Amino acid sequence: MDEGETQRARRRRGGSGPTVADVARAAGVSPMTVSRVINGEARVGAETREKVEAAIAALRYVPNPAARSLAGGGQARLALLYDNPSAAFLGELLLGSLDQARRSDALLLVEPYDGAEPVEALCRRLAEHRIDGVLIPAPLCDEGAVVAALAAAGLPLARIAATVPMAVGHALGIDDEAAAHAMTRHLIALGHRRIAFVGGPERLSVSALRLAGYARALGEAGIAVDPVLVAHGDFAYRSGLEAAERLLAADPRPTAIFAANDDMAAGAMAAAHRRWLDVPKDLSITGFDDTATARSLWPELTTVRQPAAAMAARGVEILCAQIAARCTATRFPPQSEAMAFALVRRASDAPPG
Amino acid sequence: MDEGETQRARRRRGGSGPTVADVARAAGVSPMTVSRVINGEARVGAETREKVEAAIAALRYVPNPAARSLAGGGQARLALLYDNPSAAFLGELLLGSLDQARRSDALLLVEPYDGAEPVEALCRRLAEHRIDGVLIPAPLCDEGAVVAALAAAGLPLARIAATVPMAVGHALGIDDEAAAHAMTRHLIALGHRRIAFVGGPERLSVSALRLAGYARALGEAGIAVDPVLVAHGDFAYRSGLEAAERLLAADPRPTAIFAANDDMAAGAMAAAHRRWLDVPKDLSITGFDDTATARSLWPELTTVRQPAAAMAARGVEILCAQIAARCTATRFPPQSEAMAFALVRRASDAPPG
DNA sequence: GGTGGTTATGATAGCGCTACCATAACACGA
DNA sequence: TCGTGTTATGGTAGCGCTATCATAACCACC
Repeated sequence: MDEGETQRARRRRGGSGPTVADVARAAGVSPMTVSRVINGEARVGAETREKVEAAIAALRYVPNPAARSLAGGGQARLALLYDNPSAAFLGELLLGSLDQARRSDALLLVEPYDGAEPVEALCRRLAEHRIDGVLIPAPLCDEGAVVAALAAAGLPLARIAATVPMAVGHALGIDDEAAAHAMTRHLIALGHRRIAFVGGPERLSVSALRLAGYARALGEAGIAVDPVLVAHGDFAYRSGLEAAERLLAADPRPTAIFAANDDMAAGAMAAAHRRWLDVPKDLSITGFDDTATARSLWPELTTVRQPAAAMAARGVEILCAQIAARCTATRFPPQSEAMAFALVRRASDAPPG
Repeated sequence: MDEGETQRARRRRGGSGPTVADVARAAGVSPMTVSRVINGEARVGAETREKVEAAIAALRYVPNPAARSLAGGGQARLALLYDNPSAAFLGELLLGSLDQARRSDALLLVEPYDGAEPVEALCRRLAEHRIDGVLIPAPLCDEGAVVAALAAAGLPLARIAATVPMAVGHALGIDDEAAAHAMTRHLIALGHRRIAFVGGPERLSVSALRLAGYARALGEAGIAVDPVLVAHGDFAYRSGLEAAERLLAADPRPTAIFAANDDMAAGAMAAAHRRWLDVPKDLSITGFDDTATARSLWPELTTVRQPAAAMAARGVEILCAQIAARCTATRFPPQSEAMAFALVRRASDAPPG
């Protein structure tokens, strides 16, 4: 009877597999108990839990996320805002956040936001989609006006790859100063003493941080920062090329160039090639960010990698927690979390010739 | 009474907004009618439809996708398989498929698949996730064994950016021959006659297609294909550099180099810079693919762009249609769809000398 | 032994939506 | 007048899961 009804119902809408009820029947318990096991709740006897788990495995049961979120009070709806970061960065972000969103049973909407649009319009759009949390990756996350407006709309925020501290939103990022320090130390460990640095625009805080890390490592090794060996670009290939031209004209020539991003490192590489310098034998070049450029260069670029996927995943996790907690009226203070960066060693660095 | 109950229910689980019932009450119709309006079904009187639409707008009602798919028989579950295409390509794919998945009310799971794993394990994984359709982007989609195994498992397939024809799965891609033809024609229109070509590995069908397009355009313009001006690389930066070194040694020198991908074009650019050739004044260089490299070069690279997002979106659309149709036992024949490519003109091309 | 507390499980009632059938209203030809 | 369609709407019953409360079983201690 029971069986018959289930069968009929299933046929009606092409149900896709076993349900809690099926598992419950197989394990000889109630659906509720199955639900508890699935959700890892404590209040289940060890023996019962085993039976249920066996039944789940035997039936290859997979919970239906739609039903789960319907019954469980609805999944969180998160928006991933994007301006126009590199597609690669966005891709990693997407990968990480998608994965965690599935785990946290959240819905991820991807919202383009071109800075030209007034922030109010964006807020309205988000409200219409019933967004209840926002992931803001760099560079958008460092724009005070946008962040402030979103926060004012009462949305929990996760700032991904943020570099400037703010009063609202959870900031996830690497410690740029430490990363630059690590890379410089690496070069020093290789035996370099004359290490040039190509920084970003001076007004940006990232630039300042990366420069500071460079300077600190030098200082720790008892090497004075030589102003002749510090140049500033604008993060574009061409500026890196031009800066490197100047740097390589110095006498004595630097034995290594550390550029504050990969594009400028690529420019530096071109400058080196122009002078028929062998990289890395005559000159080591390292970058920052590990963009696609890094691997498409020759020799492949040693650089610093941001864990974009991990940052996005953590952002989703935090937002979900915050959204869940909001129901119980708990407040989260804005917080900053430094994630582990990685020094990706490839083929563009070596001991000085 | 009715109101009271609704209120209580809503409080229980923190419901997130108006429901069909609310809209129905506001419009003075039944929930069923509201549902019909939402889904654009024909059988609704014009007047009724207007009332309902007004109510929807007034209440800012947004349907709950979870409930919708629960009631509607479950959303399609699609997997986006990825090997290790560039993160940028993956990002675009993700953007396009995510967007369409939302529209089609499908669930998108992103599944890594490193070729080392036996295909059977992959199939098992997909089965466990209840996947009922698969998006396979390049380069995986050209691997016969993988595609065949998936098809044998009864899964509808969309091959994204496919270049080799196959007996199963829907193939979405650009016409590589036509794209190479268009780029070559563009160079010819600029006034170039001595146009060199850096192709990919000869055994790949993409390489052959792109070379064919190049040759055809030349032929149409009454220019003979000079074997001295055709080189083959392996799609890596270094191979482009080396090929260009050889090409630029030719006498008379080519006035343009068309590389079959952006990385090789970047290599060619480096070779040109080594010889202090001004790009594009002394030498035009164009690429193919529009990867991140293209914009990080200097001068920025003129190249051909695949509409990755659009291909992915179309793939999702097709898969959903196919999955829906399968219920009614209709069969789809494998089909091939050529999407529009775009010639992205940037700064690396100009009329000759 | 009764009272109170804790713990493991079950029964019930929805979450918001749509499939399915029932109904009502009106048209048509016989 | 009756069937027999046709069209617009409503009622009912779930989709698969979980919140909530109820229950039963157990422990302890006076």
